[in-house]
Parts: sequence; structure tokens; C-alpha cells
Amino acid sequence: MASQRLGTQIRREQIAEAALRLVGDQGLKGLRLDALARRVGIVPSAIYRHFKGKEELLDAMVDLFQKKVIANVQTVKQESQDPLEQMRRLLMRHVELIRENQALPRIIFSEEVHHRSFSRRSKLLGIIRALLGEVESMVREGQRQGLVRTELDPSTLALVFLGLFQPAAVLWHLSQGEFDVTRHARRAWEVFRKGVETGGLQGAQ
Amino acid sequence: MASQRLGTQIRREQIAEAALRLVGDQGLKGLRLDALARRVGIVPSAIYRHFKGKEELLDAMVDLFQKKVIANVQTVKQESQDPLEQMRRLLMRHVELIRENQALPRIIFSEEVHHRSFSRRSKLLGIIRALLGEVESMVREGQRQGLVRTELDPSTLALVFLGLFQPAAVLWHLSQGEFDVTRHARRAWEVFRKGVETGGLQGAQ
DNA sequence: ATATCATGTGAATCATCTTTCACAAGGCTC
DNA sequence: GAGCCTTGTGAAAGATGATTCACATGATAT
Repeated sequence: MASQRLGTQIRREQIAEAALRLVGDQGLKGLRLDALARRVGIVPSAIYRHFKGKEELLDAMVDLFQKKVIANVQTVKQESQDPLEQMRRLLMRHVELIRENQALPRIIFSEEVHHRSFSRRSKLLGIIRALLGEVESMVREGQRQGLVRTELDPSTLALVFLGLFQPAAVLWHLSQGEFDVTRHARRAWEVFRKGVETGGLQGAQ
Repeated sequence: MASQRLGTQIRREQIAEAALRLVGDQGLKGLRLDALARRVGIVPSAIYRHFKGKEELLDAMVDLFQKKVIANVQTVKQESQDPLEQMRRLLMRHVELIRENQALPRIIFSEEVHHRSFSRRSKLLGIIRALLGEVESMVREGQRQGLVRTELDPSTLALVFLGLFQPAAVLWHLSQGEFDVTRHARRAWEVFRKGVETGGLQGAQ
């Protein structure tokens, strides 16, 4: 019973996407070629028509991850000019990205993804650094425009920003989706904004 | 060649501790009974004298994790009465805990640790919630004493607090220890403190 | 319509770990 | 120091997955 035949270009992407979902559902341990093949509707050995092996598959997954993160950044930069608004949007988009791709934190923390392959580790590092760099430049732009307090170090702020939703993601994950990350992200953003905005605090209470 | 004989009480702890280190070094995939046994100085099958199987070993690891986190909280509560100082110390201790136990974030994000076992997942959730609860009560106490701005929601703040070092831990990990988490934690703490303290900001320049 | 090339199939093979088991020693009690 | 319980050993058995391979089949070009 042959399944539909597809060009390797398309299949590769389709397989990598399915792999990301699979890891999201079952964890990296659950990334088994038979399960993956079943999801795509082919037979395990067919995967080898598109990937040299599991390693190459992992590479493709990391590439896909990169693509998604970059797309997010691009989008928010187009959606708004205001640096703080860009950051807020980036946060909300990032939350959605993680909600839809539970696989991402797992890949980052896995070690099994990068332990073997130096290139994969440095690619992951590059993705995070690039993201941080973008946030950092939003912070700097905010400072230039007088919106963000200039005594705060942009690179520290960028890291703190990225941390705003991480513990919430953990809770969400462990509680099986019961915890409301989106709501937390909104509140965390407010806390962050109040903490970094110029002049926003004197009247606080 | 018999290795030293030890009571199962001691061996269990010893094995669980070694397992935590092993996961820290090699990731969960690297948690293989032969490698673990070698580290402890026994033979793989001997592990079964102390654990029913790998599942029970994972349980023991989670228990150990819990013990370490609780110990941290207890210590800082004894070291200082000032809630903000308690939080600062907790942050620094937590950073050290993660530095020494790379295994912890991996276990939390693994899914392979909790997917099978409901009890393990809820235990992990309990650990995090307990930790959050402690931070939250430090925040409340800070608010009661007029040190922390009362319009900030304690539970949101507790989560933001826990997020202060997480992205830094990722960078540290991916950069193979090159990134200085401790320094980041100090800076991130300053950012956090300035953001939440009452009255600390009017003079900000 | 047929030759050709790429994709898909199913079964077999390999590799990697986990788990079991029969046996050997320690160490403790009497 | 004999008996008994517990811990440790080495080899074998089982499970689980990844990978290979010979063969089938769909698409495409001519």
C-alpha cells in the first residue's frame, strides 16, 4: 500500500515538522523513526530516502526552529516601530511559539541534541544569541528614544526579558496546560515594563 | 572482583547522586545503567539490588532534587530575615545549584521523566509550586514591610523572579560554561530589585 | 508506451541497553 | 565458625529501535 509520493524537498520539511510535533508530544525519547514515519504516513525505512539518518533529522529540526524564531522577530519588527511595543509583541508571540512547539525547550535542554554534534550546539547558541541581539537592540533603541532607563544594561535586560515566560512555560508544561501562560505573560510584561520605563514609577501604587 | 559492600540505604543515595551527575554530564540519553554502575564502582546488575528498575531510579532522582531545593530555601531563610535579601541569596544559591546540577533543567524539560509516571510529574509540579510559594511569601512579607511595591502581584513576581537566571543558564550550558551566569545573576538581581522596590526609582537617572 | 529515476515497502539485520538469573562472597547473629 | 541474609558478579536473554537491502511502484521524459 504505497502512500502518496512526494518530492524530497517537501517531504523533508514535512518530516522535520512532524518530528518537532512528536518531540512536543512525547519528548525526545519518543522521537522514534517508526512513530515518526507513521505520523507522516510512510514506512520507517522511507525516511532514509530523505535523511541520511537520525542525526541529519535533528539538524533539520534545528533549522526549522531557527526559521520559526527568525520569522517571529521579523514579524514584530514589521508590526510596530515602537521598541517597547515590539518587545511586548515578541513576548506574546514567543509564548505562542512555545505553546505550539513544546519541542523547543526540550531540544535546547536536551544535550542529546548537541552533545554529539559541535555544529548543532553552536547553531543553537547562534539562534539564541541572535534573538538576544535583537532584543538588545530594541532595548537600546528604547533607550535612545528616552523610553527605557539608560542605567540599565541592555544585554542584562535582554536576558531578563527572555526569562519572563520561562518558568511559566515550565508550569504550563508540568500542569498539562492547566496553567495559563498567556495570562502570566501579560502580567509579567507589565511588571517588566514598569520596571524599565523611564518615569513610569514615581506615581506608582 | 567484589567492590565494597554497602547498605542499601547508602547505596541508593549514592547511585541516585551519581545518576544526577551523569545526566548533568551526558543528558538523559546518557543515563545508561552500565555507565552509572561504572561510576559507582559496581556492575550494572547490582543496581537491581537497590532499585526495582530504571523507573524507581528516576523517582529517587526526583526526590533528591526536591531535597536540594528545599535545603536551599531553608538555608536562606535562616541566613537572613530581610525578605529582599532572602530572595537575593536564594537567586545566587539557585544559580549555584543549577551550575552543579545541570541535570535539573533537563529532568524538568524531559517529558521522558514524567510522561510515563503521573506521580513523578505531579511531584515535580509540587516541587516547583512549593518553591514559588516560598518566593511568593517573601514578596508578600516584603510588601508588608513596605519594601516592595504593593501594586505588583506576588505570584507574578515570584515567577518573574525564577526566570531571572533561566535564559542565562541556557547560554551557559550551550556555550560550555563560557558564559558567566553568576555575573549575570548579580546584574539581573539589580534590575529586578530596582524594578520592584518602593521608592527606589524616583532618583533614577 | 517504455525506459529511467526517485520514492516507498517489508523483512532482515544490527546495535544498544535493560533486565534476569544462577552463583559467589561479605558480614552478622548465634 | 556455621548458618543465613544481603550485596555483588558475569553471562545470558529480552526489548527496543535504527539501519540496510532487495524489490515494488509511481512519475516523467521521450
